[in-house]
Amino acid sequence: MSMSPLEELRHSASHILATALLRIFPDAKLDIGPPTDSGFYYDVDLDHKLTNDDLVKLEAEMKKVADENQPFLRKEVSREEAIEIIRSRGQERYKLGRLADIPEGEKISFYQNGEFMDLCAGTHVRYSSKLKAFKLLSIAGAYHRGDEKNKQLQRIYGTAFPTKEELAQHLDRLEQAKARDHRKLGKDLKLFVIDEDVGQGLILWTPNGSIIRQELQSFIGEELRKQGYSQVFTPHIGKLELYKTSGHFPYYKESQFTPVVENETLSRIVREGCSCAEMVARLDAVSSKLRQTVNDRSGREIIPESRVLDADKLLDGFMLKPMNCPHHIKIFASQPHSYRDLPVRLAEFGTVYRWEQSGELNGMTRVRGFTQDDAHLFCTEAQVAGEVLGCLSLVKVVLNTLGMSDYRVRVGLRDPDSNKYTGTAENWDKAEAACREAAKTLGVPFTEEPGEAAFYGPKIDFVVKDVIGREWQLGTVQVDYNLPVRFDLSYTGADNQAHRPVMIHRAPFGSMERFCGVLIEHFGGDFPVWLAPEQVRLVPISDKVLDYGREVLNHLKAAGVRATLDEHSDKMGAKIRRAELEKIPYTLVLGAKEAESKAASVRSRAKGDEGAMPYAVFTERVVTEIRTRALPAKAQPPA
RNA sequence: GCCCAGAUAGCUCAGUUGGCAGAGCACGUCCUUGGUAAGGACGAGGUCGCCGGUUCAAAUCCGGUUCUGGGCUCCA
Repeated sequence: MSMSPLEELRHSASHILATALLRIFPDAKLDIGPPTDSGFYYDVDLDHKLTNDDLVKLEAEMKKVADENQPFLRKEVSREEAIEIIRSRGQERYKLGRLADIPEGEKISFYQNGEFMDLCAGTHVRYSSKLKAFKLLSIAGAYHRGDEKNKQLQRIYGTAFPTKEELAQHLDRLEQAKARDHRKLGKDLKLFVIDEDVGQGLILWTPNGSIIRQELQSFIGEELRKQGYSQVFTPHIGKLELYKTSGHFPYYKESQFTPVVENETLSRIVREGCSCAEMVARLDAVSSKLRQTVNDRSGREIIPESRVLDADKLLDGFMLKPMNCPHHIKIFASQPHSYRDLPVRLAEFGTVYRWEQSGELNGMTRVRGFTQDDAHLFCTEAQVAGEVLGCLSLVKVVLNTLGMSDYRVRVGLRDPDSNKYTGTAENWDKAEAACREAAKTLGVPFTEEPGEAAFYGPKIDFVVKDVIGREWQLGTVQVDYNLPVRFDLSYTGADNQAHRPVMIHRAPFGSMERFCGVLIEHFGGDFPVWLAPEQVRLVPISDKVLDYGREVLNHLKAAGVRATLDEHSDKMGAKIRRAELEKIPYTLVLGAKEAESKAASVRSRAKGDEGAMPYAVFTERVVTEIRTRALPAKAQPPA
């Protein structure tokens, strides 16, 4: 096993952490301690609950271990000897299992530094004194082997660098990242709020944030018109049976809001003495007719006999929609279609609701209610490749317009060992091939990842990282041979026969919430002028030029520019400072000189003081910048 | 959902061994009318997340709960 020098250093740091840990807590049971992208961790089973004070103590002890200048010694042993070493050190609880993971025939090695010895493939630095710059960062819970059925261990995170300077830089970067965090900027710039009385994971878009969202929606709307989409609107709820037909319920039941059962039915079954368990079973069940229909169409036993209940026992309710597709499918199915009509492209900013686990919620990037810039394309099989390409180019237009180039593309394929997918193997192969081919045309590197497909088809995802390195899926294009079958969709072909259309699901932003969250961090709050909630701030130097200020304000407003006049009685410097903190792209300073010549002194976010120009000229410039959706100029480095 | 840590004014935060609730910024009024990142004075603003317990007395101690943060698990 080869490691980069940095990984080697961090891996050694985790051994030194374990050494220190066992000195302070001799009864700790160790699991594993690998390096990570930005540091290292060690998982440990310990009755004592580690606190931040313990981190300080551990760090001090690690320093001692490093100063002892212990050599790291490799020792290769037989499996029997390995078991003996682990036993003699009282570490059999996890280490024997880790030993068992090593395939027969592969070398088994331990590394020893000082009194500590750990089962480890290596490699390591030669002496513990190499460890000069490290810091323990946090304590977290982590399930043994990442399985929530296993015991939760305590994970100690830390980081290490070759030099103190690099460590300091890293910690400084973490600090700077915090300043760009969309949750902080969202509060500072008044873009959105989450109110605990409304509910966790439910975004309230404030006026400023709503402007950004509205601009993004108009932008995408323009592109959709160019590409021949039709706009539709559908409600936020739909009957449970709809999702039983689509297969979303009860398959994804645990990540959906509980169905809404209307009052009279609820009172009736309560009077009948229906238990909760029975009610759940009755909600989950299907009629024999639905079962037969779905199974017949799929040509497979998708719904088992055991889910069938007598019609009078069935309960229907309404679901908050977890996806928009069934609604769009019903619009498509409401009319007969000829091959000449295809592709039909139905687009909607559709709001969906998913019951995400509470611990997973995160600002705007992981929420329980969100609006997808969704569309469903119904096309012939021959059109699939071309339509997928069209969707991908749309995603690229979006990302290019916003200057987002730091993303990766993931082609999500089915996991051959799982049975969670619906549809035939043949269709899956075709869909996966189409996605793979389309991805190749993108001109950016992509990875194929088995197990990342949706349950109804493969997909191409655009994944970006947030300021602290967490990955988020934004734009997505998904090919679906399955739902057209489930809903028995058809069109009439040139041969006058009924044919099955193929569906493509796509969302260039993904969701407005997540996209805006990532966008806030991407721009660090310094939005391009077309997105900025306030585009121009007018700063009159004194009350004497307020009337002139109003004249300029009206001119800008008439040109469609979002501008305000700062009428506070503060000094000009204070007004400028306020505008800077609010990250407004342009500030116009207006004094007696400007009033005389119908001018404005322009101060831009990027360049600072640009001097005076006629306000009509400035207005023209801003309007052009807005219309062309120009990206912000890079701020000039301090002279 | 699980582990750990938090929650005090609109924001950022201080608050000692349990003893009258604090600062800066923001906000309001007044003075000031100015030339590119903070002019001054005064004022208003709080059920210390919520519920319960211990106590003569709780922001402070204990239990529960809600929400937030960092992870883990999950993410159609």
